[in-house]
Amino acid sequence: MSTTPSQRDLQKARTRRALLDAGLGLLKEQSLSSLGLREITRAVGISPAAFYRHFRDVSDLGVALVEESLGSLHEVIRSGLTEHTEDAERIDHLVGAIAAYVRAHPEHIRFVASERHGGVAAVRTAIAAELDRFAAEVAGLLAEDEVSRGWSTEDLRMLGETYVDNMVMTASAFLEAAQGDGPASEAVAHTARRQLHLISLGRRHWTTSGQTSGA
Amino acid sequence: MSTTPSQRDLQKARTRRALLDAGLGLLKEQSLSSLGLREITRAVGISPAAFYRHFRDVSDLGVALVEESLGSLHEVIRSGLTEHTEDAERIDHLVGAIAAYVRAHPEHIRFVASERHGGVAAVRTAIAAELDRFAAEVAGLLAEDEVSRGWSTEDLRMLGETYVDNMVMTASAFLEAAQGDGPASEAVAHTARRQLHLISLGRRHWTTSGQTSGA
DNA sequence: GGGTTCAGTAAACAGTTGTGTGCCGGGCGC
DNA sequence: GCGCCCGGCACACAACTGTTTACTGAACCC
Repeated sequence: MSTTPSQRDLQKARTRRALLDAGLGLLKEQSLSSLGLREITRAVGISPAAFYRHFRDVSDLGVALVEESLGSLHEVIRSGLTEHTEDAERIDHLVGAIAAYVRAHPEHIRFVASERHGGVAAVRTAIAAELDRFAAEVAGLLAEDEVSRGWSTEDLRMLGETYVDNMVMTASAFLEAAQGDGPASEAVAHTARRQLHLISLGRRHWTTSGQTSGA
Repeated sequence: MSTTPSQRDLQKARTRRALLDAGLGLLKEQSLSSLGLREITRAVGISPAAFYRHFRDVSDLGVALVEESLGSLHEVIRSGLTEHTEDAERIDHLVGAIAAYVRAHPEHIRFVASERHGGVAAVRTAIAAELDRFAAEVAGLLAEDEVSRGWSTEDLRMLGETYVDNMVMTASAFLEAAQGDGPASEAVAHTARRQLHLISLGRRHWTTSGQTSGA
């Protein structure tokens, strides 16, 4: 199947990585729509024209960063939700996992948080699609709990979105804590746990019939 | 007290408005950190140098936009929470109020959503401060419900933050709906109502003693 | 070993940017 | 009515931007 990595492809992949890393690094202090192509190549140490060998655009590089940033998170969440079934344990584990992920990949999280509603349409779309997948995945996992018996897929979907939104906000709050703004890391974790607990309580008392009036 | 508006101050205020409006308009398609000073003055029809008579920076203009965007929202929320006390009614009213606000001031909402985690530190800080005030305000209003009897101020605060986060997400979802991306407006409203109901249910069954382990 | 492929180069292109200077001219206070 | 105030202007500055062009040279395939 997969033939030799071919030393030339290897070098290409290496500078591609360098471009991605440099871009991500520069995004600590600005947003994607103001990130310059020359700025990136300068940081890497290659000529501006060489950029086009790897990406068509800066926003193209941005889209590539989305996958990279969110890809490895799926497994984290999956394990966070399946390893425990008891509420309190599960919440502790999940919040801890998010904190660990933020600590391990702060720039990726910052990138997603900034560009989720940022100025580059293609990137916004890519992030929205990825978060949608997360919501569906979470909904699927939560559907297996006994508590979810009889829930409509629509309600499960709503629950998944609530979880995902909450997780993104929490991750972003951890980030701010890590860099000194806002409340400290433990305070963020404390709040996040209580918020998840609140949702979890609501879930347990959810009645499956329609609760609110129609559109 | 307030002396005459002094026709000259009046003209100054008028071009200041024009600058703010032009800036806000241009932010539909990009983010603040890439918004150029010349771009703004060009849209208004004045010379670049004239910009400095009103703002020191583009980010200075951004900070001014924050107040403007979020200032008028306080009253909306206050009335949305106080006019009804019954859960379902209150939720309907609140979601409706958010939808109306987004329809009335779409650019302002887009601005806040983009720049909340955007690249300009001063603006980020200003938005965070304003949203903090919202959370405190919501917490204060919810404290008056019978359901909140015995809640610690810390828990109330957490509840307020949950509400505010949810409202921001909802507003942003309405915005995407209005411009064709994502689900339609009624679907957003439907999801938002169910999410608020979920939180409301959790609130009703919240037990005042510590639920989760320490930090 | 010879020809081809291709990541990276250097240079030039026409625009753009933020900021500083000096100056005008109409509303203002006296 | 005179003189100051001050919002706005024109112009110049150096620095920067994205993109194209023709090129080099090393790894590649046969």
